[in-house]
Amino acid sequence: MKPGRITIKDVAEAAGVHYSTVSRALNPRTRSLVADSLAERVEAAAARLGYRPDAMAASLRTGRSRLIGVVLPDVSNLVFAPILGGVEETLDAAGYRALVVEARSPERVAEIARELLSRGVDGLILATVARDDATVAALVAEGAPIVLVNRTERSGLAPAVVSDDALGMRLAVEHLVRLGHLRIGHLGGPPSLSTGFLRREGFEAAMRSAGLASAGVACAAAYDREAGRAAARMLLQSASGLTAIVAANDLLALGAYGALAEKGLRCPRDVSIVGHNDMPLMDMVDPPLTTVRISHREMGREAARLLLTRVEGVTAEVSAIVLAPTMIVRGSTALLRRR
Amino acid sequence: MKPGRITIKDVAEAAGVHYSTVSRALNPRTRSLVADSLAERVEAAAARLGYRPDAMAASLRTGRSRLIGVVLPDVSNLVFAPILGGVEETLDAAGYRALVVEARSPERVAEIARELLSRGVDGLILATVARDDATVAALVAEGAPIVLVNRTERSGLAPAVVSDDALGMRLAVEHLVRLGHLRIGHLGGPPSLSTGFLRREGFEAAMRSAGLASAGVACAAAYDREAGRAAARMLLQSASGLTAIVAANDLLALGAYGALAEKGLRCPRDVSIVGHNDMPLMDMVDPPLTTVRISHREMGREAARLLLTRVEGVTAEVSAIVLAPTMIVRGSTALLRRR
DNA sequence: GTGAAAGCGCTAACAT
DNA sequence: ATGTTAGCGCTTTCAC
Repeated sequence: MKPGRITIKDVAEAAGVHYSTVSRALNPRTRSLVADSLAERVEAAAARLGYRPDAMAASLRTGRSRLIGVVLPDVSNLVFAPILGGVEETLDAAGYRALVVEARSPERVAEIARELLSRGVDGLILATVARDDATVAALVAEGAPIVLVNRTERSGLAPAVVSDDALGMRLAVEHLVRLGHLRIGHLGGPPSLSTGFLRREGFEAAMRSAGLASAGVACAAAYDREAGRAAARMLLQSASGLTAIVAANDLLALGAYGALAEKGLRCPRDVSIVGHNDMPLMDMVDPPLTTVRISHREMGREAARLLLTRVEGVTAEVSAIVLAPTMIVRGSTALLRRR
Repeated sequence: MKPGRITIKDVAEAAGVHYSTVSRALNPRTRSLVADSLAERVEAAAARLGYRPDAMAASLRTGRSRLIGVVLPDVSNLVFAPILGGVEETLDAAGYRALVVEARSPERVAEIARELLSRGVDGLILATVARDDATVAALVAEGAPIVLVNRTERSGLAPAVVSDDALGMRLAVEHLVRLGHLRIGHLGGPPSLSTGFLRREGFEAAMRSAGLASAGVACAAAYDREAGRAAARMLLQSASGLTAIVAANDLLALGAYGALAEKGLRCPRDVSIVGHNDMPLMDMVDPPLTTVRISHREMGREAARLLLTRVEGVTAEVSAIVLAPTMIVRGSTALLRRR
């Protein structure tokens, strides 16, 4: 970078060999081609001069950067932050680095993906896709190695690592049924996202399996407390006699706490609530939230692992990795009181 | 990257000009050097062929990558995630990208920083430094543009963006004094980190200003609930008659909730607690936590802004940016009851 | 086993 | 206003 940069040529001069030999000696993969004694001499010279290889120059030559682009809706989000952690952990162990971008709006994703590719990333992890998302098809068509995480896209063109939403909803519904609840409603997420859509479908399927009719569904416009509160208000209004709510997300469940309070209802005394995700601190809220736990960190790890195998050329025909969630019972659900 | 990559030369051929002209036409900074009509022709050809510039090749040539390395202790941490968000936001607006690394152990930081430099980053943001951290001096000596965030390092060799810890503690102590508390203890963070050290000092200074003697101090080994609980146990044991605790961090405060419960004490009835940071969801825990709010996102923004001015050559002699925290009063603090 | 040379895709003098 | 040319620092043939 700066004028005084030590290059492979400086090392070559110091060691009294040709610079191509330095390259060979310093690269673990080609080191065997060079005499041991020479290799040591080169390494000594490199260390003495404080030589730092220029990864970009190497990438330009080899066409591989060991860089992975990671596009998230929001890095400070309690569900995406752990995903990023898992991704980073796995990439790190494989000698890769993450180029992280917040796609503050969904429309930017395609443009961001292209920019990252233009920056030379070897592959892309997208946590941002909507159920209908043309950018996935476009990227796949361009031959870019890509893996989706947390959210899937309808076409199935790109492999995805997700939680088993249907199972999650079944766990939630069965838990409530076991507590005696019959009038159960669903506080859904945005139907444009696979999680919102599939959890709603999962809820309805689970209710049918239990021989119950859904007491009502209201979908929030976003996965946040405010939208959750608004949707919960509607749900409470429309679904009379409701005794339990299965939310598509913990933040929505927290919003429902607020909506309940507004109506003078108490959780779990009057209405039981089940969340989804088990975000950090869900054991500390009041009441502690019963929820369906997803290991987001593990999801991130799996996504990185999957992408890496593709990047390294293995064309494993995995189209999805579906992780099993577990039920975490806390204080927001209780036995149905006889009225 | 892949064989079929479209380069500047393909565009040149399609537009019937020399490839250096294409470079000029496509680069906003040099576009004025080229005839308008030609520039348009080149742009059309580039668009038609789907040309994507190779940022790495450009970086190799110019010595600037528009990449910034960001090293954090933990990306899924509720305080560092928003910092990263702020950093990313500012970098994005300036056309930069973040290369994000989790330094799972402090010893790795130096090595990681060197690797990032070797990857060609234009600068480094470190959120990981300890109060005594030789790597800062080493990096500064190497001439690497670096900015610290959230935590400072003793020598002051590198500019830092931090919260005003002394002010934060004063706000906390004054709030408790106003509520009538006299026997106030401090639940400190690791003294090896500037936040732990300075908040403790700040607490003691604030108590002196208030004309009060500290009721005791216990430092946690880490910023997490378990360490907070353990330290709070010790504090409760040693400081008799304690009616309020100022914690160095929200997680420690939450740990103290647990320690209090173990002894059959209630917050805020028996002991008031003040946290620090105002992490997400602190309004939802039980009791809602009174705390000193730091805008971590803003901290991240400022850090990126500061680094960018340095990277772009402005040698502004800013040695620190200190952000003012604010007091957020909730339910974990109450008027001292007369016994 | 080592040296020579080409070239990855681009920018920036330097010519014209 | 445009073309020519020389690299940026590295890897990888190809010779010897």
